[in-house]
Amino acid sequence: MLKKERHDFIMRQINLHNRVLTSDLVQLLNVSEDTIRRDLQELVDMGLLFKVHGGALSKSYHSSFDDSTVYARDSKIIIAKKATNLIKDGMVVLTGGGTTILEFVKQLPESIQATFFTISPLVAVELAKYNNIEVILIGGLFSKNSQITYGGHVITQLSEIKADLCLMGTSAIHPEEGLTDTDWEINQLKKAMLAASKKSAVLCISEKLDIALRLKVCAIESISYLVTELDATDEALSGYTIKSLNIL
Amino acid sequence: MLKKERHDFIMRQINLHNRVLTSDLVQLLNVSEDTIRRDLQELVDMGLLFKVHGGALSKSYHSSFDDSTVYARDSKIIIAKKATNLIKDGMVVLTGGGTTILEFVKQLPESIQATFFTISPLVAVELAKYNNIEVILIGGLFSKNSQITYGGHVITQLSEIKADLCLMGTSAIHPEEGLTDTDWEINQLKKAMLAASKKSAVLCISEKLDIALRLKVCAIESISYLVTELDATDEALSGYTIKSLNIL
DNA sequence: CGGTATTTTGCGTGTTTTTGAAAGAATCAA
DNA sequence: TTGATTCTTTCAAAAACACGCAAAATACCG
Repeated sequence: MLKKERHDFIMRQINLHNRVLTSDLVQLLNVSEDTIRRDLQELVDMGLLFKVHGGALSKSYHSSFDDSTVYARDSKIIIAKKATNLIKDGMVVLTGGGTTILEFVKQLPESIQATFFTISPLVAVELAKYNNIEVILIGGLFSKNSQITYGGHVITQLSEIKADLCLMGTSAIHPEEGLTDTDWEINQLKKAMLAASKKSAVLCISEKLDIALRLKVCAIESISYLVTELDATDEALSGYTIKSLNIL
Repeated sequence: MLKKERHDFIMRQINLHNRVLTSDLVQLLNVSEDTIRRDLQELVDMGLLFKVHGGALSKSYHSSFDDSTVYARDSKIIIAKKATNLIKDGMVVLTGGGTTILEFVKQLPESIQATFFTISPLVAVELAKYNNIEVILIGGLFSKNSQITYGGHVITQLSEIKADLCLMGTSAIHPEEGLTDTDWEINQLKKAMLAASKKSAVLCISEKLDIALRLKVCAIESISYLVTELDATDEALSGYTIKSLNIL
C-alpha cells in the first residue's frame, strides 16, 4: 500500500469517527507503529488533524466542542448509555430524531452489528460511522423545526417495515395519559413508528415525566422500555411501575 | 511496444484501479524501471495522473482525501455562486450530494422560494435553514462513503418526480466520453436523477475535466449547463463548446 | 543512399525516501 | 508509586529515485 493511500485511509477514518487510535491503525494497515506515527506526524504538518497521546483527533472536533449547547447533556448521556444495552447484534431498529437519540448513537459500541431505519438525517450520518451498521433513511418532507422527515410518504413507508425495536425521544409522558404531543404531524408519525415495531423504548429525561399534552400517541401499556437518567427505583418513577413496562 | 501504447495501458490501469505501482508496470510491460518512471513523468506533465513514491494515483481518486478541509474550497465557492444564478423562484430542483453542492446551498440568496428534492441528508439540513424552501429528502439505503441515499428504493422514487433542474457534482467529465463514474450504484443513481429532470447542470472543478472513468452516465449532449471555476472562454473548456451545452 | 540529428531505452552511479528495530524518555491508569 | 503503554530519537537496510551516459532505433535532409 502506498503512503498516500495510507494517509487517505487515515483521513477517512478521522472524518468518519472524528478520532483514530494508533494501535488500531497498526492492525488495520498492517504496518509498524513507527510508520503510523510518522504518517500522523506528516498529516499534522499538513494541518489535517490533531495528534494526541494514543492516536489523533479530527481538527473540526476541536471546534465542535460547543456540544455544551445541548440542553441537559449530562442526563442525556446517561440515558443514552443505558439505552445501548437494548441493542443486540442482528437487530432491526427504528429511531426517531432529537438530541437524545443522537447521543444514543454516539454511545453505541464500535463493533455493533445491526440494521437501523431512521427518519433523522443527522442520526443517519452519525450511524454511518459504524462499519457494521446498515442505515436506511426514510425519506419524505423535511421538517425545518425538528430536523426529521415527516408526512404521508414517511408514514406509508413506515407501514411497510417491521422493526424489532423502536427508539424515540419524547415530549411528555404521563402515567394515565401515556405518551402525548402537541403537533399533529409528529403525533401521526410516532403512532406509525410504534406500529412498525415489535417493541418500543422511550428515552425521556426526568423533567418530562408526569406531563400530558393535547394529542395522545399511545398509552404507557404500549411501551416496552422507559429509559431515564434516574435510578429505576427512584421515587419519581413510582407511577410507571406496571408489568409491561421495563424501567431502566 | 510503442510508447503511446504503454501510456494507454498505464492510463487504463489507472482508470480501472485508481492506482498503479511502478514495479507492477515494470513486470507487466517488460521494460526497465526508468522507462516506466519517464512514462509516468510524461503523463504527469500532461496532467493525466498523480505521481507518488512507489507508483501513481488517479487524479479523481484524490477527491476522497480532503473532506475535512474541503479540497479546493475557493474554486467550489466560485462554482457555487455561478450556479445559484440558475435557480429562479418557484423552481423544482433536484440535487445530489458532495461538498460542491453543499457550498452551492450556502450561497443561495436568503429570499429564494423553491422546492428542493435531494438525496443528501447534509444538503437537506442546510436547505432547511431557508424559510421559503420546501425540502423533500429522498430516502433509501444510506451510503457511508458518499453520505447520500442510494439503491433501488431511491431510483424508484426518482422515477416518480419531475424536476425543472437537476444539480450534480461530478467525478469526471470528458468531451467524448461524457460524464463517467467508477461506482455502479452511483452511476445508476445519476442516470435516474438526469431522467427525473427537464434540464441538468453539472458542477465541476477544472481538474476533473478531460477525465474518463469506467462507467458512463451520459453524453455531454444530455447536459444543459456546465459550471466550472474557470471563465467560460477559457482554453481548457474549448472541447465542451457544443450548442446544447451552456458553459458558465 | 549516406550521414547527421533526434528519440528512445537501458545501465551504472549515487542520492533520497521509506520502513522497521532498538533504546531510553514520557505519559497514562490504577 | 508502579507497571504498561506510548513517544521520541537514532540507526540501518531496502526500496525507489534522479541523473548522466551510451547504444540502438528512428527520423530527417541533401
